[in-house]
Amino acid sequence: MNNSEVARVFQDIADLLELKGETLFKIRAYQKAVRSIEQLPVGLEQLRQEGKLRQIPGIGEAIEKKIVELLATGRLKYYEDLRSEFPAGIVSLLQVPGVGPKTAMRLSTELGIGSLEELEAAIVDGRVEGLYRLGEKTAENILHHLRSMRTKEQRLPIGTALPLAEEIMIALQERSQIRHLTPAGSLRRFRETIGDIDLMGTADDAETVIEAFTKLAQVREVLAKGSTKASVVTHRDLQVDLRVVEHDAFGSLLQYFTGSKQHNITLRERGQRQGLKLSEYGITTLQNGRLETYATEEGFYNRLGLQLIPPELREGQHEIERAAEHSMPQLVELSDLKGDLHVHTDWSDGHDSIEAMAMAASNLGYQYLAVTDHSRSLGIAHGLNEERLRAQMSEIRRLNERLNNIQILSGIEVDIRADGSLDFPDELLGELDVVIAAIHSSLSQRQDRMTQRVLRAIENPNVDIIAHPTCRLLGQREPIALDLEIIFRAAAQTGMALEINCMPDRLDLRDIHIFRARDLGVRLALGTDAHSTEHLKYMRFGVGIARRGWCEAKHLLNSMPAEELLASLGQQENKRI
DNA sequence: GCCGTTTTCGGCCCGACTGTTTTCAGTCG
Repeated sequence: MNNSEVARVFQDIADLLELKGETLFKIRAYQKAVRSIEQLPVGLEQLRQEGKLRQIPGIGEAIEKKIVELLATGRLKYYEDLRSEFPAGIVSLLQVPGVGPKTAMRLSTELGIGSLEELEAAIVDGRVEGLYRLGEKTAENILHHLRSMRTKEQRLPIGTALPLAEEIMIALQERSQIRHLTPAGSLRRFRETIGDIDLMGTADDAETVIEAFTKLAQVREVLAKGSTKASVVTHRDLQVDLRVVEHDAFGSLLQYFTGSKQHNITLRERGQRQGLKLSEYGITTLQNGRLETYATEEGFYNRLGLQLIPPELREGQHEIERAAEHSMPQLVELSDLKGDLHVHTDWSDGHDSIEAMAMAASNLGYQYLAVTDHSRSLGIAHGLNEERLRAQMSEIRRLNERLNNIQILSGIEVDIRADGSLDFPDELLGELDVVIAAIHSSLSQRQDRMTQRVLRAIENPNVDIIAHPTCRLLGQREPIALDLEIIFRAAAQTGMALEINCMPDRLDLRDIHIFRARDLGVRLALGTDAHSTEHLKYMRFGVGIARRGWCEAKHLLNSMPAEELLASLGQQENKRI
């Protein structure tokens, strides 16, 4: 059983315990375990073997035992017994916003409802209103949520949500006197997918700001509108919430709405031990009941004896301990990067010329750009054969003589074939500055074969970077079956760099894998995989995800100046010979 | 069920809204 399957079981257990009316604290314990397991950078099985399950936040004796049973047998007696106490399908009712455990139980026991379809029919028939504490309005509300669940898109990739949020923010700034406007929530934490957009700001006259917000061209429907906050739905079916607050309390409010939920809970537990009550309004000293407000998040964290924690790290794992020790990492910033290590040109399936790409990279302030077009196997991408690759290398030499502001590195994105061999002979690869190897075909191989395939590429001294290691496409294609722990250890040993692919629908490696790889000493490389000059801007997505993996500039090849980078790549080659 | 700058037992995050009620349960973020 993998981590997400185990998490799923505990989520079910938490839901069932809610239905059962168990004490809230027991339920929360399971919910906390679920969140922790979902964030884990390593497999539970490995942690079990190392005897480290209890080091996971929220995993104690009882849950550890259950994990061990699940890993060993794929089943859990406690779970099966619990499930048998309830009619099938009742848990599915909890998905509907507005339906909690009490309502779900009532629907099930009194009306025999066990599915969303039956629930809808029962509301339409008028059987739901009239149940204890359930009136007409509640029934209507549930029906509304039930129906919009079907049409509403799932979470949006950050590559779609962030530009949309920025568009709205710019429009709002043009049309109102809002200040300190900033995203909160998962967007600010830079999660790879976003449920809805939270925006926050301050203003002298909140009402006119709210008015302007609800009248923006992007707004399709106004869900709610008050004097300090409003919720709208955009034309892309995305919900956007705006809160306008007093400047004095902006810091604590932003902190509160940035989350994550688990981070805030852990923070408040800590506050409690210090005799402090934390809320979105500020910090209250319990002894005298005095409330202090905070205009900045830094002041808020400092009051708790903590360093400011970057939003990307606020997931309720170990960031608070680190902030208490004053050993927060100095996370990588876009401005630390000196070049892009993965781009395509019109020599293969890119849109723009080498020169156009180089000029665009120079305008971004880069010192170098690695041109890495596809190799011959990838016919669909017009991959280069040996002859055309040599012609491209000559072209790049000519351009480098002419261009002053940027150095173009000759490279290739060479295909890793089904058997792990590469698409070009070693001597040709040896002539290039940067060799990226990647899988593009035979994606359904079994795990051991796939892992051997990538290992073979990792052991090739001519390869510098493995691109998009898991080949996943967010919401479209599952990752290939790869034993990442083996891959990471091999990469750490050989000095092979792994890519953080910055394309918003790839983001591959993903956050928790970046965390693990970096922890094991694997070198990482940011590559936009740009197929046009516009795509070079995707770098910020990779930086955001790298920050979630606790990356500092020193962990990324791109932070090196060109000369150092080339020397370093050469050295690693020697290490593997 | 978890956990410890006070604890190995006795606590456990905080506030807001809604609708159904006559004082608050249920749900959400």
